[in-house]
Amino acid sequence: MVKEQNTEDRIVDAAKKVFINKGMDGARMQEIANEAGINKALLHYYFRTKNKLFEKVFSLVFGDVLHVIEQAVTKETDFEQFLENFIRQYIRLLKNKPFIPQFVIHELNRKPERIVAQIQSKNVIKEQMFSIIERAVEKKEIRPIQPVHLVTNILALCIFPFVAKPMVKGLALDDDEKKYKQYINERPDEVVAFVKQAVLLR
Amino acid sequence: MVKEQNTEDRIVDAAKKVFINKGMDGARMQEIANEAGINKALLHYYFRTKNKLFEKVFSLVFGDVLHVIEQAVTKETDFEQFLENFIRQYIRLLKNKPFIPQFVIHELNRKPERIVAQIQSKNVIKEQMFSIIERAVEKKEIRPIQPVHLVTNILALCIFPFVAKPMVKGLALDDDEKKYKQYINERPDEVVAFVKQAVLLR
DNA sequence: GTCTATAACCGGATAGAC
DNA sequence: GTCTATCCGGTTATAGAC
Repeated sequence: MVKEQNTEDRIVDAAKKVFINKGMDGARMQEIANEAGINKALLHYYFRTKNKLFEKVFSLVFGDVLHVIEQAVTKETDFEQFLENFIRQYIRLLKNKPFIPQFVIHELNRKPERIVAQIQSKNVIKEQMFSIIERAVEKKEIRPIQPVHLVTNILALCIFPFVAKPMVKGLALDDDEKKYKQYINERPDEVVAFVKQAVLLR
Repeated sequence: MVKEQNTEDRIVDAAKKVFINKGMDGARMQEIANEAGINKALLHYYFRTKNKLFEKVFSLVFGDVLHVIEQAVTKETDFEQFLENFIRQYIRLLKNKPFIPQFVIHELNRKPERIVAQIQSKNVIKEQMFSIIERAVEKKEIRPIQPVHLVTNILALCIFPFVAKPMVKGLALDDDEKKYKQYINERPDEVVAFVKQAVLLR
């Protein structure tokens, strides 16, 4: 977005790119330096260790994820509108940054304590989503379902096609990139329809 | 399962354990050797390089995954039975080996070409699943839906709670292991009900 | 086949000049 | 702030005795 960046930002951007694609263990400081157009020593000058640089990147990325979800959540309180908006917005985001979920999931599994350190805005999001669902159940707009399950179902349907891309593409779509693109384009309608059918009372 | 194992099998078992938990990049030959109760040199005697050992492990694990799915698929041809069996069997399996999907997904993303090398039984599974679904659509047992979407929806609903455990537990369940266990126990009924609602024509 | 010892290498981190 | 050169620990891989 920005043209002229200071060194620190260039490093962070480069680090994001490399860490997201290779993970903490697979990433190389040399590669990050190359990506940023500087040399290794300078990385250490700005962020003393690889680990510190990684933590910085992870908290930024995870913060973004939470922020986007929060945005999508706090817009609507009507259930059907919320469902539509959330699913479409979230999948659109994933189309632009398809490697983020795999990165976040992998690094959270590697070090699950991380989640605790990161949970500031968590409760806002959780309470908001849960209350939308609970209200919809009370109003008999949807069948009785526990909020945790509905939320994870929705996230699963949105995220899985991206994290499991090689499997979906290889096992079901003849390893054909065009078919995969097409499939991804169909997902928003498909997921919205699927969830609505599953929970809306008609 | 077996008590007395030869060295090669002990190595492979140890390697599975370590690679599945740490991934290719995070795993250490020393740790595998310790786990197998031998020394590093012997690893190289049996499998010349770390990479060769990893490839062996990956193809075994991925083969198992495909095999289990194949089993679940080829049992029933009636749609509703297939749905029930598949979901319940698959989640039961994941409860026993919760780290497999994250491992497979991560390593496939690291090297997507892998999938091509591994696709022997692929088509049997795919054709079988797809034809069960297509027949159900024709018979008006379920609403019209593309097989790819239904299959990925089902897999997503089964797998996601395991690969995203830290997120589900941390963001939605107060980071409480008991609540997570409880949540996982509810999944089979929840997923079966969700999918049936979503597709069955009543 | 299995071990100990060690070579060879790689990658994160530091020293020090500019 | 940025660079080149270098160190040093850890990890894969090999040599060679048993």
